[in-house]
Amino acid sequence: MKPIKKVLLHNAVVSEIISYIQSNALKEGDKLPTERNLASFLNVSRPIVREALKILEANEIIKIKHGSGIFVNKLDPMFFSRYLADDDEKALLLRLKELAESRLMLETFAAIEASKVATPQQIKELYDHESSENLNLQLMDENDVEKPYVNLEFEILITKIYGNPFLLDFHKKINELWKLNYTALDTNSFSKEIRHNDHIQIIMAIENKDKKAIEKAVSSHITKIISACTALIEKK
Amino acid sequence: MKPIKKVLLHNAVVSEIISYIQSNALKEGDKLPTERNLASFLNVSRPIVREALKILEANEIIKIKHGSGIFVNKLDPMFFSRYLADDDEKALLLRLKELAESRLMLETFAAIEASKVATPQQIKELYDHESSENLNLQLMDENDVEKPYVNLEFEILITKIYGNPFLLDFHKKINELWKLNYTALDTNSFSKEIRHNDHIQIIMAIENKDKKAIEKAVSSHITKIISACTALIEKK
DNA sequence: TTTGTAAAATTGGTCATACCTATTACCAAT
DNA sequence: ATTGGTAATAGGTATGACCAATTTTACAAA
Repeated sequence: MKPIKKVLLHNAVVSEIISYIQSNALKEGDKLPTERNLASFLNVSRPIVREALKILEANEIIKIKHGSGIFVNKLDPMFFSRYLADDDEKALLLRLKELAESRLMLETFAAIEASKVATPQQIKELYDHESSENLNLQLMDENDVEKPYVNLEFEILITKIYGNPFLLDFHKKINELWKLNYTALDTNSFSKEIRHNDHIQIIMAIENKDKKAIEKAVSSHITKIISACTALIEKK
Repeated sequence: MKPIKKVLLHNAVVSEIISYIQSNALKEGDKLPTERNLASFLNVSRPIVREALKILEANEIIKIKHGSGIFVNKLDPMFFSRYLADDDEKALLLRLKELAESRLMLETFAAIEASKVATPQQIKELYDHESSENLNLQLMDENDVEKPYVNLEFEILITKIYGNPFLLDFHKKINELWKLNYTALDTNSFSKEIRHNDHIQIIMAIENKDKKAIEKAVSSHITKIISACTALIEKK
């Protein structure tokens, strides 16, 4: 037996409206059907449509104007990319490489800035997180072996220490896309030991406030990933 | 006469729930009152509460579980500071500073990567664009003098040479926000001559594929802006 | 007493309808 | 042509009923 998919209606409506915008190529300022019409078209109640619209508005996809109508905002390509599931494999790999380069840029910068402001307590938290993560991995290894492991908590922690909310959002966006596209790579190319060691190197460099060492450590960590992507792309 | 403030109920409810979380110091996993109770406490209808909850869920502040309840997510305190700092001037300047740091990171990285792949033709286009821009500015000076000048075409050109579509989108996003928030700064602190000269320095560094020089040139250009923001913030 | 299971209470999900309020457009009066 | 009011449109809010998932309770069996 397979698990029964349970789709909440307001989420379904969100998807429907997004594909409506895409398939009709609506641009900034274009108007959507009225709440009542949407409810009628989609065969759901108006409160459900309104909940979906609130979600879309919170994601800055639309702008609701009382008495006037529902309007499409300037589209954020990064948001929509989440819904592009029809890419071929090569395109996915290219995208993953772009993301890896973005990670290289962001994580290097964040680590350097974090090293300038990090308190001893925060450094300790990085070490703690890494060792507990490593322990969990050791245990996981024995049970479910082939589960692809994607955990970007460590990198996020560093960006949080840096403390730029705008870039933290950006980092989360990258990670979200990363996890989605990661399945394109057959397997994690690196052992958990290498990964753990890389992280320790990065923490030490941050602790020493050594810009060169940070650049080297982050670069070494991510370059492996970029190379893996490149190699896979070449083979296609 | 001042415009009459019109607060939509669901937005008011969002604020109320956020301050409820804060004042009760709720942590990850803590439970909120039921929809019906929230509606009763706040004296609004249940659909309104649900709309507010959808907004909060879209912002990853809460997690709604059917049949179980409404739970507080693991939340970074940064969201709240951003959410509550609506439109006072100091918040704007902080935001601008965050953006400036983002620009520093991105434009440095893009310029370095661009220098690795740029063709002589592309370098020439950079020079051409800059000199024609400079010419336009000379002419503009005579007519509308005090129009705040915000043009980020030059920076975008470099990112285009780099060629990472994902980061190009990100760059456009930054510029868009930059233009929106720039009005918080009373005036452009730098003469057009300084700006032009900065750009020439950057192009030359790219032409020479000199990483150090690129870092220095971009940093010098943007550091002026960051300092200006910081200075203005201190004065508040 | 302990434990397994089924009923009941709790809680979020959805619907239908009625009415309020802001915008816009149109038309009449000046 | 401008002004000002009015009606049509479209989003905002309220109520109450019922559905569905989850948790709790109660009770019977071991």
